[in-house]
Parts: sequence; C-alpha cells; structure tokens
Amino acid sequence: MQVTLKELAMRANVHPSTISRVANNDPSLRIAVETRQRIEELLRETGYQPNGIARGLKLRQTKVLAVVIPDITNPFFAALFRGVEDGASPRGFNVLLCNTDGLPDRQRSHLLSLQARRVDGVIVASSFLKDPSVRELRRQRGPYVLVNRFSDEGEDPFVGSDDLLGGQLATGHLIELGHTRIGHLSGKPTVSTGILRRRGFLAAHTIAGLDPDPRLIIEAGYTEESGALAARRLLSMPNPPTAVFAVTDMVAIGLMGVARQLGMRIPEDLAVVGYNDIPLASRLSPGLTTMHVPIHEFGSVAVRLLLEQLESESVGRRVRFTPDLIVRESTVPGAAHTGRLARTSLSTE
Amino acid sequence: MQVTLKELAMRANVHPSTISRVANNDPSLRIAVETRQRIEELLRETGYQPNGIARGLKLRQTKVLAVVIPDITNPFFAALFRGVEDGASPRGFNVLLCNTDGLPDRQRSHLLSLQARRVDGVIVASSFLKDPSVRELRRQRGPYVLVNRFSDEGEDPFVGSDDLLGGQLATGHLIELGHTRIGHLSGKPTVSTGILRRRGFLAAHTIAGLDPDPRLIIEAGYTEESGALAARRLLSMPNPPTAVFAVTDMVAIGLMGVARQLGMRIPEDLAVVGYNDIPLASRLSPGLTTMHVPIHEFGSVAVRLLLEQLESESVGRRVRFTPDLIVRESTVPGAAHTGRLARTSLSTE
DNA sequence: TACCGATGAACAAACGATTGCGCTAGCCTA
DNA sequence: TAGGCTAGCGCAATCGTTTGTTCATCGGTA
Repeated sequence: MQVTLKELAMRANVHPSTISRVANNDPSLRIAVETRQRIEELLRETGYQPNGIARGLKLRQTKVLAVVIPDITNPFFAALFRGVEDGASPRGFNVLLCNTDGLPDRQRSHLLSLQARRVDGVIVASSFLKDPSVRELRRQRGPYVLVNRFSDEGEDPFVGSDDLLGGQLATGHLIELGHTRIGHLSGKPTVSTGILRRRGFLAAHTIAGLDPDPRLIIEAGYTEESGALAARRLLSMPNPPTAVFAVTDMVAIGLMGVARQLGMRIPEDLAVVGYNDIPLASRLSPGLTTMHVPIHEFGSVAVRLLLEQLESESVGRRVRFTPDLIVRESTVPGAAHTGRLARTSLSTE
Repeated sequence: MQVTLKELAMRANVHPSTISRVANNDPSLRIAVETRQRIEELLRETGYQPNGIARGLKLRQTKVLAVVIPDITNPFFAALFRGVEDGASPRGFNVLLCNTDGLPDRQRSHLLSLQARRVDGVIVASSFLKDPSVRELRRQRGPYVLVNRFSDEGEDPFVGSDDLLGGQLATGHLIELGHTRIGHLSGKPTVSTGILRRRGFLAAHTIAGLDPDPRLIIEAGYTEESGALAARRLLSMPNPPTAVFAVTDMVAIGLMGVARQLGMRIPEDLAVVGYNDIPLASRLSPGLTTMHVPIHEFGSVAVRLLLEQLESESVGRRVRFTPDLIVRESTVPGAAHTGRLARTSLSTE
C-alpha cells in the first residue's frame, strides 16, 4: 500500500492540504520555509507519490491516452504506436493499446470501455467509412483523432496521407516502366484507404490513356494472409498481370510469397508496389518498392492534435502528408541505391 | 460530460445509492420491482456508464494492467502483447503499453508512473539481472510478473522458456549437421536470456566433446542492427565460422542480411539458427531455423498469473516452457516441410 | 492600548461511486 | 392495541486529492 496525504499530515503535524501544496509547489499560498523544508524532507524520505486515481477524480483528467488499431502485430501499427508513445510519454501521458482485429464489435466495446475509464483522448486507426463508433465518438465531445483512415461523414480531426495521390503515383510508376496489364490487390470498399488508393490506381490509367481491366482488381484486405489468398486468384488467371499495386506492404508481402511459390521472378515476371514503407519493406529481398509515409510521425502528430484539443478546447485539425515513391528492386532490378531518402511534405487544413 | 449517479437520482426521485445498487445488481439488498424497472429503464435511456475513476478510487482497483517491454516494433514483443491483451480484455482489463528501448532509466520512470496510476498489475519483459527496478517492484508488493527474462535475485513470478536447454538444442542441431566452427551472436551478460543461451551454446560443445573458440562468441544485443554490426565483425574474421547460433531471431535476421551482402549462401556457406520463432522467421527466404517458444502464450499465461495473485493474494508462480527446435532452410537446404508443428511442453514450479 | 495587515496554516467542500447501517411504514401476531 | 418483523430505501462515511475560504497569530503602527 502507498502512503497517503493524511498519513504524512499526521507525521508532520500539519493538515493534509499543506502537504499537498508543498508537493505540488502550489504558488497560490506561501508556506513558512521551516515547514516547507520539513515537509519536503518527509516527502523525500517516504517517496510519496500522489494517488493518480484520486488525483484524476478531482482534476478530471487521467493523463491516459488510448490507441485503437486492428493489430499491433502488423508493423505499420507498431511503428504508429511508437510515434504515439514517443509523443505522449515526455508529457506525462501513458498510453492504452486496444486491438480490434478489424471487428466493429470489438472496436465498439473497446471504445465504450475507454469512455468509462475517462481517458483524456483516443486515437483511432481502425475506422471504417460511416463508422457508427466514430459517430459515437463525435457525439461524446471528448478529444479524438482519426489516423490513416478517415470516416467520410463529418470532418473529424485526422492525420494521414493523400491516398488518392499515393495510389496514382504508385500505379504511374508501373506505367512508366512500360506495364500495361497492371493488377491491383485492393483494400476494402468500407475503408477510406481502400477506396482512395483504388481510385488513384484508376486515375493513373486514365491519365496515361490506358484502360484498366476490372478483372485485375481483387479485394485483398490488409493482412499478409488475405493478400496471399487474393494473389493466388490474381496470378492464376488466364492472362495474368505483369505488375501489381498492392494496397499495403503487408498485402504486397503476401503477394510476393505466392509469386515465389509459383516460380515467378520479381521484378522480371512480376513487378510489385506496396504502400506505407514499413521497416520490413527495405529488408525484404528483393526490396519492396512502395509509397513512403511517415508512420512514426502519424503517431506523434496525432498526439499533438489531441493535446491541442485538450488545452485549448479547440476543434481538432486535419493533417495530410504527401506520400513519396521509394523505388526498390521489386520493380526495378538493382534499384537498391536509387531509392532517395524519404522527405514527406505536409499539408494542413 | 457523462451523466452521474446523482443526476440520475434526481430524475428518478431516489437516492444515488439506489441507482448504484440497481446498476450493479447488488444482491445484498432488495429493491421493489417497480422501482427497479423504472431505474433500469432510465439507465438504458441515458446509457449510463459508471465513472471508472471514481469506481477505482472506491474499490481500489483500476482494471488496468501494464506491459513493459523494450520495443513494440520488435515482432516478439508485438506477439507477446497480443497474448496479454487477449488474456486481459475478456476479463474487463485494459492494458497500458510502455516501451523502454532497453534503457534502465526509462524503465524506472515508467514503473514509477505505473505505480502512481495504481495499475492492478504489471508485466515486465525488459528486466535485467540484478535489476533495481525489479527490486523496487518486489518491495511494493503489488502484483507483477516477469516474462521471458528473469532477474536472478529472488524468485519472482515468471513466465518464459528454458533458455539453457534452448541454447543447447540449437547448438546441438548445428553440431549434428557436422559443423565444428560455430559462432554465437550472444545477448548481453546483464540479461538472463543472454547468459543462459550462451551457457547452452557452451554446454552443447562440451557434450559433443568439442572445444568452442571463444573468439567466435560476439555480443550482439537484441536488435537487427546490433546483430548486423556484430555479424560484420564475426564474418570478417580470418577463420570465420561455418554456422552461427544467434541469441534471437532478430539478431539472426541482421546476420543473414550481412551474409547476403558478403555474397555468402545460406545454408551452404553459413548455417544460421535463431531463437523465438517469431512469425517473420518462417516467411524469410531461406526460412529461419529457430527455437520455437509460445510467445502469445507467454502473454496470456502472464495475465493468468497476475490475476491469480490479485484474486487469492497468493504469491506468483513460475512457469517455464520447453523450447522446440524448428528446422528450416537456414540450416538444412529444402527443409521447408520438415519443421514439425510446434508443440511446446510446460513445466510449473 | 487598540486596531490593522500580513503571514501561515487549518477547514471543508468538492470529484463520483460503493456499502454497512439505520430508519420508516406497513402488516402480522399476541 | 402494542410490539415486532420485514421490505424498501435513504443516510452518511469513505476512497485520496485539490483548492477557495477562513481563522489565528504576531508585529507594527496610530
């Protein structure tokens, strides 16, 4: 058990409030130097730490943030979380982590629980379009930020990348390389990144005067397994594509595994582009060409937006980064050293 | 803002305590059916959720656990965390995640913060031998469990694998393959896994009547980068080893990257064994031979030990799993399908 | 001597929930 | 009709802090 203000007060023969003021360096009230020193000594001796629960109840803030993601096992979300913690920790916040596995029900129950816990803010990176739990979030008027994926109704505070442009750049790269039959392992139509990157994929074709083959677009979800599954369908078609844009790096990795199993060489038989530039992408062999986005920064910026809301009661802003193409060997043989260092540009609304 | 008991009490014309009893289904007191129904209706209408902070203060439990690890970006810890959350979530606990980056100072400050927050229990997977913050943990007498790494003084509640045996099996495998110059990229001497796996490495030599070359043992830490660094030193020696046992899969991955850069073929020029069997290990090419340990289970078992302590005031137990060798292509060409499905055995003290 | 202004610290009311205990009213029994 | 039992609910303390207000004391001044 921990020592409390009351106990210290008894030992120092003063009122608990006096101890509290010394411990918090309360500027509103002078304390006699002698008393102050006596109490400070006592605090040091006992290693007193105020009970955060009681403090939270009184001050109405818990100094806890929460991150809601599909799965921490996915390197994208691990990096994102690090960004959040690195932003939150120095400011005295701890961070709760909630995995939803992409299940709306689990997301809902997590958000309910977070609400009951009165966390100071929540960062959601697992939202859907028209997401009822996001709607719930808006209603509560507690600080929140959507990351990576947005929910199309309403202008929620947001940090992410320009997915439309990203999809377009990724596909444009393949077109520039001379590919004309390009496949797309897409995200879900219920998720903003899925919709937009797909739209970018189509836009790149239009710009180049190409006619995309709709049969080459296959919904793949966001995991390596689901990517592999979709890849098997795509690559076993009668007239398979010579290049594929995958909605995320993890899906691209699933695809590359299947291609390897089928004896296809990358990039000679199949060029592959991913999205996100997770750390793993550069360590793969061949290295994965992908759209770089500042994942870690997503997290730290999300925290900043959250704290802005906390401090100024303001409504959250929207920050969108411009993704950057990183060319590696999965599209260009021996490209290892041509991938320039990522420099992501930023746009705030 | 959330609705409180007091407000509901006014609206229902009863005392707050009555609302509380209905909300909690308090068995100790009868409520008139009519009243109960009226209140239940009100609860439903307003979606009342008790303030977790106030509740925590009164009941002296927060329903929050904490996990302290070096870095969630490391797949081992990501899997471990999932184990924890999957064990904790169904029981109504949320989980705080703290990354230390292996820095004792950050560990200390995190643990202090967790103590102030009065979390119900903490899971530490980043402890050192003779760790002052573990000593602190013991002193506080709050529930805690050490995972994967233990601290040699005292018999702390623990979940992990038999690292001595693991190191021995891994090295024994290389010896059986005919290797005689075997290198070891070791962990740190300040970490139990480092010490024990190294000892296992030596024991396997002794058993086989081999004399290990001490120059082939290089301290590599636990990250891919530090592994690569140490690997460069090891492989550039005048008489390099033909096989290496790396203290973790991440270190092995760093090693394999360097080997590739040096134009060495795996396993023909260099056989590699890792430890932990992180998901990544099987997806690598060549697949990584490694010691399988049930990472996810580490987490869920740790939660169980924690809750046992919470419920029965008992002192925590120690659970040690027996690691299993998984043979893949990094030691045996074309071994892809010989790696048997892991079946880990358990020993409880 | 009486009053006044600082100074230093105690008082007490929150924050929102939980829970043992006590009170009231109604009914039954003697 | 008085006493007792019980069902149903209110009372109030408590968890540990924070903070506006009040109170006592003391030195100095008129």
